[in-house]
Amino acid sequence: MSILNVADLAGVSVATVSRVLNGHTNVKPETRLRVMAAVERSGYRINELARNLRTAESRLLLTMVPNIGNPFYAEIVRGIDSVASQQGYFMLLCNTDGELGRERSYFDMLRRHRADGAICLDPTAIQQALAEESGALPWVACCEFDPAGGVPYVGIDNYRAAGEAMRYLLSRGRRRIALMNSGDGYLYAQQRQQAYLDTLAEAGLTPDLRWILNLDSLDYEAGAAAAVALATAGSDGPDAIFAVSDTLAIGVINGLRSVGRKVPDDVAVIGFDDIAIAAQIDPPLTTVAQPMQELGQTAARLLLRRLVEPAATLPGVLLPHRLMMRASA
Amino acid sequence: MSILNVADLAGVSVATVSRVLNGHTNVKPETRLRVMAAVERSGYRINELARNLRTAESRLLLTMVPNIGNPFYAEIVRGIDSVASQQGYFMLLCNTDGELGRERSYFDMLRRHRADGAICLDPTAIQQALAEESGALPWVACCEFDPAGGVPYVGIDNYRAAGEAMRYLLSRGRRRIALMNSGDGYLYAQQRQQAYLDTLAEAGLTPDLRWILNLDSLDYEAGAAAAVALATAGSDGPDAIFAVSDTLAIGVINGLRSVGRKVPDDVAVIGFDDIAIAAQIDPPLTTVAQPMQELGQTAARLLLRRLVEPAATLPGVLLPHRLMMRASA
DNA sequence: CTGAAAGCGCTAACAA
DNA sequence: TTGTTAGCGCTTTCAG
Repeated sequence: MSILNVADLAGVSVATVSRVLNGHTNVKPETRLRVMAAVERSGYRINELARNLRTAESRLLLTMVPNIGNPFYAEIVRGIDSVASQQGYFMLLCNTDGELGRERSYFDMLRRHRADGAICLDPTAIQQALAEESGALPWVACCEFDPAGGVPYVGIDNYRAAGEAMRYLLSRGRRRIALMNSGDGYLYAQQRQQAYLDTLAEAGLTPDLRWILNLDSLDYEAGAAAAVALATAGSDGPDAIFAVSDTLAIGVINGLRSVGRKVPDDVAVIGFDDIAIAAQIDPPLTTVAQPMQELGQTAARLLLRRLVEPAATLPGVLLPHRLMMRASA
Repeated sequence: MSILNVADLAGVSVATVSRVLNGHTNVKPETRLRVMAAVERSGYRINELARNLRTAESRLLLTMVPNIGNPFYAEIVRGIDSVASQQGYFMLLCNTDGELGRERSYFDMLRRHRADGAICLDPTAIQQALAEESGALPWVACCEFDPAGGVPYVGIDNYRAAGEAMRYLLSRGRRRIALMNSGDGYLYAQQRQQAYLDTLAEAGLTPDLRWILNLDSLDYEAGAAAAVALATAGSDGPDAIFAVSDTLAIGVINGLRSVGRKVPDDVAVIGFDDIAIAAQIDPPLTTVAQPMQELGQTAARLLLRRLVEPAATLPGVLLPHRLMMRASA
């Protein structure tokens, strides 16, 4: 059942069927009706494989994400999907899960025409892309990016946001502040750590090196375990913990509770992202909100624009964050 | 830069290049080397658009999900993605978000050859598929399914699982049990509600109709709001709440706390799914665990098998659930 | 073991 | 306004 059958059925040529199918206007209304009737009658469906080859586009957008199970990324993906589908594109989701090999050559999917463009949230992939000089490929960076890389990006000002979080903690009288960071493969991890260090220095404080933790996981469990270790080690524990992710922060609160520490009385906890669960737990999590959906939407719009005008130089855009003061700090 | 260029470069025909590219064995080693060198030298990448048309397969699996922002679905999607990618397939993610029109004709994507097969987690889509007699199409149902529909599926025994949850509540002395359900468009909602009703009846209890709630959202906020309403309405509130989703249950706990009710002392709360956060909150959530990753993996394997042998009649598979007794009930 | 050539189903010149 | 026709880049008989 191909376009040829429909053409025969309608008594026209394949070109005319194609025109009708694609909504071209230069078709006599009467002919259009006849074609549409033939399509209807035959139950014909266009073969997008053929169309894709002919038009040399897949109308697929590749999204590379470290872990779709993390609510932060899930929300961003929703944002991407909403604008993509609205523009007639579909989303190819690639969950790298930090597994080497899985993220190995996703950019090759662009070269192999499997996707028309890509949105990359994965730092490893970004580094690889930059290293490979995939700069000419149609992709944009989201959350993780290299401002100097020449690749369009959207994210937030991590340095400033983390500084605000830190100053908030200081303003509440906290002085013994620990940083619970993720692996430094992440740009945001580096920037937030720098802000942590600088803010402390500005306040005339010297950070205890044992309080700067680099976990290589954002899981609740990782945060909980680290918090237990932090709270039970040595004599004087920290009086505040700045976690670079809400998932970590929630784990931290759980861990502290398990060893009898009160939040925020004994230890204040501040998170990052403002995922939906943050407002639900006890105590409600004070955190730095990122506009997750908008991050995804903006990334998708940038990419789509790049596809339309490949020559245009797209801006790097920084979206506003917001300190959400709740009860945990 | 097409296969023809590579052929010229290697001094062979396109057929030979194709053979090498596809790992056919009937190529002289020496020739193979020459072709591989040419590929290397030219930076050639195969055009999958062309290959797809020729082989009449997209190697894409469509996944229809109500809301990827819900951790339950996100985990299942991870499961799907892990086996799909392992088998050389990629995942087209479609987030229906309950938006009509978005879920309208996803099955058409199969007919249009945009995907080779589909995994459907969305009840609306399933109903539509069944109604449309899409039975011949290569798709499988996951979590939501019609046992009599003739479509391969994987899920759990919702009736039995919900019954266990209810009996657990009863065994703890709870008698005034409310059901916080989602919209009845979901099979699981119907089955769990039936189990709720039956278990109560077996115990000689008559449910208070005002305690059977049908929310049309699984959001934390929806659960919180409903719990507040439940707890503050009338004189004698329920002494237990069975929520059909952990997200709802977590919202419930938050809502109860906001009006001064203690969990589990005043009101026991039991959830469903066992998403990662369930073990982290205070009190840790008692819930019915579903094997989320495995649900996704099984769905993907069923589908892949169906693609390989279209004629095979695949089984409906029910995976085991497990009651996770924690502190909330 | 290799090559010639047909053709997957569609779109878009170009011609009429 | 419509039709004819040449490919898009690949895989795969079929011959040699």
